[in-house]
Amino acid sequence: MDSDYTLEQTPATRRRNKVREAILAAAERMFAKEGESGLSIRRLAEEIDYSPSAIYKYFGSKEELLEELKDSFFERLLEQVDRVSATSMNFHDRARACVTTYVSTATARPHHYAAAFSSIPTREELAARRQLSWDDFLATPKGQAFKILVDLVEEGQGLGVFDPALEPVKTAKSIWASSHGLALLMIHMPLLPDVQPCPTQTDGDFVAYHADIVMRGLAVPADLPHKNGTRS
Amino acid sequence: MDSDYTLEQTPATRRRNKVREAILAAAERMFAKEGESGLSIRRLAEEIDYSPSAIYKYFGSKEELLEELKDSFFERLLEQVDRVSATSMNFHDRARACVTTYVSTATARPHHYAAAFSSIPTREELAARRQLSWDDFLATPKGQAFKILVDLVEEGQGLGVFDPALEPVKTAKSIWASSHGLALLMIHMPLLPDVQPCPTQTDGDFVAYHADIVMRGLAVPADLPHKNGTRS
DNA sequence: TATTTTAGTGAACACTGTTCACTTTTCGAA
DNA sequence: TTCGAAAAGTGAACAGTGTTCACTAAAATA
Repeated sequence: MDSDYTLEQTPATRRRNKVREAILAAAERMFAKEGESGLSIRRLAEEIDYSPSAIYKYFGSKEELLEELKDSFFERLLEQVDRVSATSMNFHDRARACVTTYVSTATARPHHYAAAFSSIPTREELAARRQLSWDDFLATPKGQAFKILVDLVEEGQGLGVFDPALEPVKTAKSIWASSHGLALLMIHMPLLPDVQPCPTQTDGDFVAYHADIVMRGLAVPADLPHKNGTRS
Repeated sequence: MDSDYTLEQTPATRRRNKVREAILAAAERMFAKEGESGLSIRRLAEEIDYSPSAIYKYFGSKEELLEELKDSFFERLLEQVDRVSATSMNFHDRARACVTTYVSTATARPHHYAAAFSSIPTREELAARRQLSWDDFLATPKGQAFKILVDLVEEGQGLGVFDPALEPVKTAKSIWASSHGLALLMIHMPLLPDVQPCPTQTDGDFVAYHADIVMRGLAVPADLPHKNGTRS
């Protein structure tokens, strides 16, 4: 019933969507280049030859517009990781690829990724959102990305390559933190890797290096027997 | 020679420093509570009963003032970690404590820590700063914090508890990324740990959990001999 | 065709950081 | 102590921001 309406849109709504997309496209362009501070409603309006107040017929506020940019970016990011996680690679490579894909996609649009994690909730907001359930979280793009990690940990434990003593949810959060941190470190301190004495190294190399260390942290400890294996 | 001058300051400069400190104190208070957006020069001036233009006799710009807030925070952060790294704890506990201290200090002042990593350099800035040498970086607070990690890795390798195949500098960056990521994740998504089905867990517990996984990632691999051991 | 809804505008409001001519205060040397 | 210079502090203004609202023009509907 809804798709009927959206398929045969009236020219009015089609025009409207076109303008809306034009706004988003221009906003995307400006934001990707100059970030949140470089995206001004007035400059944006000038860019698409509209008056500033016209923007408010399509978006309730600048924050709302930004929210849409960030959300659609994070959905693309989730898509990338999801695609990799469904690959037929062997487990180790697949797990590492999830991390490297996440970091690469994040650093490819630094302003987007940083902005997606830029809000610091106040105590009141925190108290209000405390009602959000686990299931509500899993419905969000960030929740889905998180779920991929939880599944990955559980799969690794099932295969006997990850320590069975690890709690999947906590461990997924640990992996996320490590990936998140590398992405933001590369975004905010991009010349940190180049500053070291080995100039031949590229960014991608280090991401793989980091992903490898992260995965090694989840392995079955040396003083524990492997699954079905015996200790020397 | 310098301390002589600072000890017998003329009343003029002492007064000046007092005003300067008052500005910083008010700015610190406002920034800690409401972040960068909540700190306005005009409100700040009103807070200390001065005119907005008076601020500019003490700080060249708002950004310069903010820079001072961030820098002094990061120096405090560095102090904390430095103190812990010089403890007489055994190596494992000390290494973990470095990470947990870093994360706890960071999350204790969320706006400060986030702001300390908020700038995204443009391509031009990046080309300009590329001249900065490794030694220049080590002179900065961030560089010193980084150095602590490099030393820690090398110490662990010397003790035979960290994989000798690891490159200390790259590995230090990996540890930093993991710690950085957890700090920012806790700052920007503070209810992520509580949302999971085990409500008894506190933030501090998870930081330790994460620090443990990070350290495990640096251990000598299971299929490698320990120090002075032989390979099968 | 008449009416109502929608698209779009321009002027205004309340902010912001910043500058600058200007006054007042303070300090050091004659 | 007095005088001139330097420093401290101010108010008004500039350019910019997000946002609102009464208003017009155009399109959709009856």
